[in-house]
Amino acid sequence: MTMNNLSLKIQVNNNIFVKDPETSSLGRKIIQESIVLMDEIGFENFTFKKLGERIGSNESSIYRYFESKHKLLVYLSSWYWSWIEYKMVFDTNNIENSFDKLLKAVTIVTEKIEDDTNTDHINEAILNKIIIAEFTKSLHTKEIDEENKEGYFLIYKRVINRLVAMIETVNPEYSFSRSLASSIVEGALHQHFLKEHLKTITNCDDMVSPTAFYINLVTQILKK
Amino acid sequence: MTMNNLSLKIQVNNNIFVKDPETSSLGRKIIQESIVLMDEIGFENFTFKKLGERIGSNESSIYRYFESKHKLLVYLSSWYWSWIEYKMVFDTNNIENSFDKLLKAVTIVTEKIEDDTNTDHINEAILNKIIIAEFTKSLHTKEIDEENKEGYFLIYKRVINRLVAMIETVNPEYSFSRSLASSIVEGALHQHFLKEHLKTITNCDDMVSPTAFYINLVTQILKK
DNA sequence: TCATTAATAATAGTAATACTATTATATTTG
DNA sequence: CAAATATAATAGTATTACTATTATTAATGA
Repeated sequence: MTMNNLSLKIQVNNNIFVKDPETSSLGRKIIQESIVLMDEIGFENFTFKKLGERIGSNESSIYRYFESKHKLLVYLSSWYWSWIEYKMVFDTNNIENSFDKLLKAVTIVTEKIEDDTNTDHINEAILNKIIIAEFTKSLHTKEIDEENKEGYFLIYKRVINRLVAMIETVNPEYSFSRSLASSIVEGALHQHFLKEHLKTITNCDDMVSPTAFYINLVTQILKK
Repeated sequence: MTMNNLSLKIQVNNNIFVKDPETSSLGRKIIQESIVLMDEIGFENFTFKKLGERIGSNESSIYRYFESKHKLLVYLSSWYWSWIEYKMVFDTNNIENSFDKLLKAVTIVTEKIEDDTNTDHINEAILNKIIIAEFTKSLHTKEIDEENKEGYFLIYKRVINRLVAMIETVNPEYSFSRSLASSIVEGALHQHFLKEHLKTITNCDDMVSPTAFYINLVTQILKK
């Protein structure tokens, strides 16, 4: 199975978009360039007008795909976590030892991402930078409870629940598997952020990765 | 020393505001009501116009205190972390055992906050809710590096560095004291958020507090 | 292949946002 | 009580985050 089948694996909730961007070349261009532009200027300064100019298309055409830039961010995040989930399942599949399996999964959710050349229009390395900088904003809105009910964050929660299951296999007595899993996923993004911007309050740098911190943490927490 | 001297202790960086809100009754009303309004409608929907209406004052008058709502959020955050720092120093001061001291400090940065009746115009319980919901947005902007240079986040970093010092006293061999401290402070806010909005990916609820999770974690990580 | 349908682009318009500037009116202080 | 300072009122601007309408282009299927 090649990674090109990934697009089949990546199922983003239908009500996040007005029209599925994967079904047209304009749609794919919107995704591709929104990642580049949002990385360049940040979520706050990003507008559909600027994106339209960038891709030689009209603002109004972009609105036929996404209701708002918030929903675009939710879409990009879902795509990202779906891709992570796929990697996690695929790369841990043949690991027998449950502890090694967990360490591999922790590595996948905490490591810096390189571009996956198997997906043509999406640059995962840049998408990873967006997730580090902006993902938290997709959750921290007044609409979270309705959007959560609509299933906007299902894939993110599924990634965390896969980690939870692995933690529980390794140590069924540990009482905080859910909090541990969610704090690893969120915390790794935060450590990557600090490493770039607030270097004095993290040990992570070019030599020490957030992965090293979390591998050490998980190992100590779950040993019996 | 009564807690009323707290206002002397709480030193927010001068260039966060245009005019110090503590120096006038309008300024104090801006702070007091911005906390209530931001909690009610969220940072995105919050405007100086709405705040002006709420306090029976004019939009333009608020601009004489703060350049933007972003700077107001930075101010409120600094005030909060300053208050936390004060509590942390005050409440751990007479604890001799370094491990107990650390546990007390961890408790202070992870627990749910009740209103401190010693500060009249600021409701810390509501401010704590704002920090849980919005603090991350004060950091996640394209301007973070310049603002960090200007000292906007000094107090936050100082709180974390106080934790770092305590961690190092308890276990000087542990290699990730900075990452541990920053992930406790940020992670606790996140667990409080999940407890309210994404309950399935946290163990925290009305019975189990984020504090319990972090006390358990710190205890296991630092034991030799 | 040509007619129909669907997709995209262009244009215009709206209410709200995030401000700045100016002037008028209170309030404080020396 | 005059001068200085703070606040309020008003107006105005560029941008944002959209919606609506119409025109143009491309795709499809009978």
